[in-house]
Parts: sequence; C-alpha cells; structure tokens
Amino acid sequence: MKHPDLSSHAVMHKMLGDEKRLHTLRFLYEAGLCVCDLETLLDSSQPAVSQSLRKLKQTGMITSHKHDQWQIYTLNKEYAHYDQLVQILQQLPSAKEQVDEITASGLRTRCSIEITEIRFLEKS
Amino acid sequence: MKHPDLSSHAVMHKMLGDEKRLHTLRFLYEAGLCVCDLETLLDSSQPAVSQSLRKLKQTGMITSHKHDQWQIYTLNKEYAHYDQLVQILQQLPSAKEQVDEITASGLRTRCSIEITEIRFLEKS
DNA sequence: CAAGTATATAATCATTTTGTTATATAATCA
DNA sequence: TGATTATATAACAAAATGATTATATACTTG
Repeated sequence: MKHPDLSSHAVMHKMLGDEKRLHTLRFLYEAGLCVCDLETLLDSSQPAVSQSLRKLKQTGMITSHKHDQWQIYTLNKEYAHYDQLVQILQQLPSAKEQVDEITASGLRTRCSIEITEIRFLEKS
Repeated sequence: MKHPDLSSHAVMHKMLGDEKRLHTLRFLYEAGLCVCDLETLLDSSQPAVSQSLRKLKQTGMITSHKHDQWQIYTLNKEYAHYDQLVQILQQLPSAKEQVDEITASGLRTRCSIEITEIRFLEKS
C-alpha cells in the first residue's frame, strides 16, 4: 500500500502541537519579535525560547535577521506550507493586543525597538 | 500577561503531528473504517492501531460504533474543531484511492464489510 | 578594558510518547 | 465446546521531547 508522503505536514502540526510554540507563531503572525520580547510574552526562560525558536527555524516555518543588537524572528513567507499555516493562525484568537501591550506597558524593559518599527522593517 | 487558552487547539495539532495519526484521519475522512482495515492501510500492528485510535477518541476527534462484529471508527462531527480539522484534511492528498483499493484488492482478508456500505451507514 | 545586554548552545534530567509483547474479553463459528 | 475473529488493554522498553543549569559568544557602553 503506497502512501503519499505527509511527513512535512506532520512536522508542521507537531510544531503547532506545543502550546508555547503555537503562541509563538501567533505572536509572530502579528509582528517580528526579538527573543527578549518573546521571553516576556511567553513567560519563558531565555534558553527555552531560544531553543524553541531554533526548532521552528529548522522546519522552515520562521526566519530571523539581525536588526541592531536584536535578532528579529518572523514567519517565513518561503515556507512550503506558509498559506496553510497562516490559515490556521487566522482562526485563532488574535495576539494583536498582547503584542501591542508589551510596548505600551513598561514590560519591554530590555529590548527597546518599537513594534510598529518592526512591522515596518518586515515589509521592506 | 494573559493568554487565551489554546490548549485544545494545541492538542488537535499534536494529534495531527504524528504521521500515522495524520494518515488515519485522512482515511477516516473518506470512510468509516474498522481496526483491521486500518491495520492494512497503515501497515501497523493491531495494538498500535488500537491505541492510536483510543488517543484520537479521547481528544474527541473521532468516535466509534459497533456494526456487526466490527467497531467502526469515524470522524466525530461534534468535535469542537471539526470544521477546522476538515479544512486541514481537505488540503492533503485524498485517500480515496487507497481506501477503495483495500476492497478491490484481496487485502481485505478479514473484515468483509464493504467501504460503500460503511459510507452509507455513516450517513444514516 | 570591565560590565552589561542579547542570544546560542551543550549537558543533563524528567516526562511523555509510541511501539511491542502478552493477555483479556466478547462474539461467532465449526 | 473449542477455535477463530475483532478489539482492548496492561506492562514494559526505547525514543523523543522540553526545560533547566551552566557556559560561550558577540556587541555595546561607561
């Protein structure tokens, strides 16, 4: 019995199958973010966030680029299942409020880059 | 930082994140199937299939009912994220051929119930 | 240059997961 | 009734996972 290869699909869902990673992707759907922002948003330790991001990056779901002293992570538009991923993320409650909130409140203690600026940078 | 609860979503994707389970759901999207059919289709052992189905059932994604000597498993239309699940399954290559094939070929050695009959039973 | 910030990674550990083997149960059949 | 079929489940082992602790690197700043 021959099966079509669904491994890349399975991998995508496996990544979505962890609540922290699901939140991470939901946040990155709103804006590119640095590791320290995600620490705050996810309420996780720096190594936990960093390794979680590495795993997502290895699957091709996200990418990163350096902006000043920060490594900015974003969804990867070149990802094989990007459209499907976005469709899934769109059906979750939006993370916009939370993402904006860390700028508004004093929580963004370390990384000072503005969310709006990050949103701008991504498009260029 | 308050987060919406995405645990039920995460659980769904975790289930989809295993290739055997992903195939299982793809098969059940085509027809209700008994355990022995799934053994053939998935090329897995009986206990492996049975435990995999139990896990899917515990999440609410599938249900089962007895038909003659067989336990017929189907997607659960009452599942909280049923529409989303179907949307995801629709984007995968169809399993129709494979599901029909086990009836056509002599592979369906044990369970003799016809796929078409199962499809019919589900609707009633 | 010393200190601090941002991030990555390695080692380790606890937990979870998945499959196998073995066994139980219920129904059917010869 | 004894054998077979269909399925479930428990016990166990192997593998994968996710987090923490500790450390490394690169950059910036006083």
